Amino acid sequence: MTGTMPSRPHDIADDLRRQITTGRIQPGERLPSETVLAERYAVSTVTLRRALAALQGEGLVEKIHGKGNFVRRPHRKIMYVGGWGTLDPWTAAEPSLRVSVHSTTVPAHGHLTTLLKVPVGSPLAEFSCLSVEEETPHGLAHIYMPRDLAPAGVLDDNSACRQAFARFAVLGPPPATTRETVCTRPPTPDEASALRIGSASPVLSVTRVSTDFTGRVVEAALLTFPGDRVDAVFTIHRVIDERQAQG
Amino acid sequence: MTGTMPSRPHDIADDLRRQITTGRIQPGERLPSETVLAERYAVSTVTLRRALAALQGEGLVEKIHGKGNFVRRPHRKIMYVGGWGTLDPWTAAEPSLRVSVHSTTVPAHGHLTTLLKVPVGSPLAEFSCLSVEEETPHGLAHIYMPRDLAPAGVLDDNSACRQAFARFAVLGPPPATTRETVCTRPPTPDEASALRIGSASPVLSVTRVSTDFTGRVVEAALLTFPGDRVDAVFTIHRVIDERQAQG
DNA sequence: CAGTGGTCTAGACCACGAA
DNA sequence: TCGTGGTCTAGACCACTGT
Repeated sequence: MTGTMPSRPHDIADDLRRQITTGRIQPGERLPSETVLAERYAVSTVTLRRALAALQGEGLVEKIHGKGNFVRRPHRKIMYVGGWGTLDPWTAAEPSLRVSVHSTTVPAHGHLTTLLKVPVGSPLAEFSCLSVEEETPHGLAHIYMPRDLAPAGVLDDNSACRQAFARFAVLGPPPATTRETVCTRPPTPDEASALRIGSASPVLSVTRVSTDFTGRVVEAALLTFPGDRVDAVFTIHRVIDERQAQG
Repeated sequence: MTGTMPSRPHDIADDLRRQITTGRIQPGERLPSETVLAERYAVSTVTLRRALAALQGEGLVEKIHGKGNFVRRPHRKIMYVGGWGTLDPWTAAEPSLRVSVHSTTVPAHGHLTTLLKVPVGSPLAEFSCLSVEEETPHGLAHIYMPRDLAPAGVLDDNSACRQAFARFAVLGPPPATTRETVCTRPPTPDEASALRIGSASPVLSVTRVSTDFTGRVVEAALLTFPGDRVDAVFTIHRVIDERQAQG
């Protein structure tokens, strides 16, 4: 033991953080196993795991069950653009992202009946999307719409069609109103593992509900992003005309 | 042991959460010590502490070292409504909130010059607002506008005038575009102390920039909310007219 | 199957708060 | 001083991944 010998999680995290930020350990590289690291730092696995959890919270480390801990590529922030009316506007604006889509039909239940204003059990088309940028997950989407509004072909297993759909599709006639509610909260366990973030790292959650001119809800989208990877931007343009000038 | 016997942290948290939300344990009340609870649930203290940490993350439990774990008073979420064009739309919608405003003049520097598109050192009117709901801080705002656009009287020490301004003022002519950027991040030390939250609880940060029809930035607002206390909602209404129907 | 991370236990010790 | 929460250890066992 020639160098320093940190003992608490904070010190261990500091040591590993330095090795990562100085390039001593390269992005994408796998860290030694937790057992080995615990021995090296002369701590228990629990203590070492606390250090790794801290680094994961900072977005420096990505944990993959059964494979190892990996140094994450530093990422720039990506914009979620509100009001686009596409399934996942963030993807349309970022061609480097890849999206995998899985579609099924589910009966409406619980919160969904409220969001879509449909009775319990009515059939909904569900699209589960995971967008990935250079191997690291970037966004998670669960999109629901009344089954009869889902475009034909999208529900088939034509992946190319679904890809195009997920990126650019506008849902029939443009929605009359789009309401987007943004909050921050801890991820669910499923979200944490899908996005490979810690359960303490907050996510940015966007609930988007689109309504047509008759007041019918045509789409509800539940979008989840790692808080440190996306900003959401909403723009309102006021039109110049007589009515507004007088009102 | 007549009832259920949860074993994992999640189940224990569920059980305690139920007891809290049903009023079985009252707000302000102290929970049994961690040792006692660990025995009661037949788990180790580490496991029990994970359950309590989860409840703390939900804002249901407050831990005080050396004293115990206490049930916290839950607070409802308040909406931030995007695109209103007032100084603090969340307040306009919530009459129970009180706002304190402090106004000064500062020279533009750093990030502000970029946001407002003004040269370094040009005079800006700054409004620092803290909104409070029933003794607990609810939102923090730093609002900047070019000095010559600030309404007369607002910069004086007329607090009633500032109150009205902060709640309802529309800044001269309505802005042509309002762009709001939302992100989540840990609070700065100042924010954490002003909002009385932990440095680990993320905040919802809204940066609102309003531009008039000439392209001049008329206002930049930096808004900060405790993540567990506010949602932000943005609505877009599409106008029916020939141009949109054809496009 | 072997190797990895994920979870849990029992017990030790330290740090804080109130009597 | 005592009871509380805060941290850590050593070891066991489970769950996931790739061979």
